[in-house]
Amino acid sequence: MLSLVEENYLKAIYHLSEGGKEQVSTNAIADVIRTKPASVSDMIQRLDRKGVINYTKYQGVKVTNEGKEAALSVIRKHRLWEVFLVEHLNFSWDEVHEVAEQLEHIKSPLLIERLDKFLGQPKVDPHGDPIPDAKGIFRAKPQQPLQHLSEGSLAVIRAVKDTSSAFLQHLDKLGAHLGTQVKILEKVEFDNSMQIQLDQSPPVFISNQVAENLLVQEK
Amino acid sequence: MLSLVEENYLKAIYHLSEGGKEQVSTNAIADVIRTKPASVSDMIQRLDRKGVINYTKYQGVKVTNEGKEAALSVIRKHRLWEVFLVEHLNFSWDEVHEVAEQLEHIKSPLLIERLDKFLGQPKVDPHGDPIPDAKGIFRAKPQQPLQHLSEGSLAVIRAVKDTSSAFLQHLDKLGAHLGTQVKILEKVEFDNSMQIQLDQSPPVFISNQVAENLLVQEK
DNA sequence: ATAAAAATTTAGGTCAATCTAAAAATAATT
DNA sequence: AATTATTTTTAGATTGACCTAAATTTTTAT
Repeated sequence: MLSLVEENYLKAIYHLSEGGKEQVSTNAIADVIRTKPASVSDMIQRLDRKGVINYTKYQGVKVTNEGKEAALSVIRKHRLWEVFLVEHLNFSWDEVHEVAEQLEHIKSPLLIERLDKFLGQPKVDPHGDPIPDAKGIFRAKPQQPLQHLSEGSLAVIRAVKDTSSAFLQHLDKLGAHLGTQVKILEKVEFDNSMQIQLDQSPPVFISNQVAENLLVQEK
Repeated sequence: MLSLVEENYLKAIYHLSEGGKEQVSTNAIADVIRTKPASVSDMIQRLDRKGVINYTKYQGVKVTNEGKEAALSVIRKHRLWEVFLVEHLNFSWDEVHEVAEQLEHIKSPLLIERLDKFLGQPKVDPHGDPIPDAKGIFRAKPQQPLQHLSEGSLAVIRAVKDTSSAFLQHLDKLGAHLGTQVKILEKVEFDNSMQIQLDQSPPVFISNQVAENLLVQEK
């Protein structure tokens, strides 16, 4: 049984290792958890003892199968609650994160099973991230940062990488939502910004940062 | 800002003082919280420093106005979540307590405001307990233990005092729910049990304990 | 290949929340 | 009223989750 804090560490480690990297470093963890490397050092030794990660001194950590299962269970809960907040309590996609961070730690298998059913077993959360099923299985849709596409490409927004309020509110202003169609009209070499068209709206410029954080599926 | 544990102590103290008693004793708190009196002694000194209770050594504690507000906010959340679980996630009234004990500590005024609206601003929870509004105001319906009524009385079940699964499941078997009409057919002096009729069902005997925990409104 | 820089770990400390054992205060009983 | 019993508090320890400062290891750069 993991404590709330341990769950947060494990989730962070899992997310850091999602990017393909096998070994996750102490500093990287300290960064996401917003804590000191010394504290992380402490904690990863505890998580190692609990069997959810493998830790070798100075070499970073790797999530075990047991750890992956636990991490996915927390992620599943987080994303299901986000769906609930947006679809039933009228939250906007930039308001859900902090609350879901709390709700994800509620321990009740029955609750999650029932919530899942109530929501109609959704497959993605309001940011387009896939929701693992009860067994931790999920299918990641083929998607890439808008930045990677070339001039003239046509794509559909499927997810966002950054889920900060600032970014999401900016997208709202632009009219960029999940399912919105994007056409790349022009790529500016100078600063990697680009001019795009969202659905039938007039063309707009977006910065490199925005394009990096918009995950799209090419048509 | 109170910690989860502090909230639980405060809630317990508030509930203990609801029964009219001004001063709540260390042992009584230890009993409900299932902790040792020494730990309670520690904690009530902390809660006193935080201003939510007034503590005088060896004399017990009393909830302050500020404390009452905080306690009612937790109770409001607990009861709103119970309504949600029963009305939308198909929980039965004997399954909600433990989950609501966790959900009541989620901190998000927006969440509670929206949940309240979603649920249609309910006035009572699945056990008949009144739900305080955002300002902590609630109206307790006039009700008394069934045990207090005399032979021949007619009443309606409005709430339950005990909310343990064991008790609630027993009530389910008897067919006793909120809103069920009760007629007292006979009171047995020997053991304080009684024979009652629930709605149009055949008469049944109930023990003194059951009658003490059924809160009714006389007709 | 060595020195400097960066990352990581250890040592030692703090705070919240608990505990046990012992001391002190209050209440009950003869 | 004095003694006994009960309740409450204090003292001292423990565990989880953090911190700072110092030591160690690894990496990078000269």
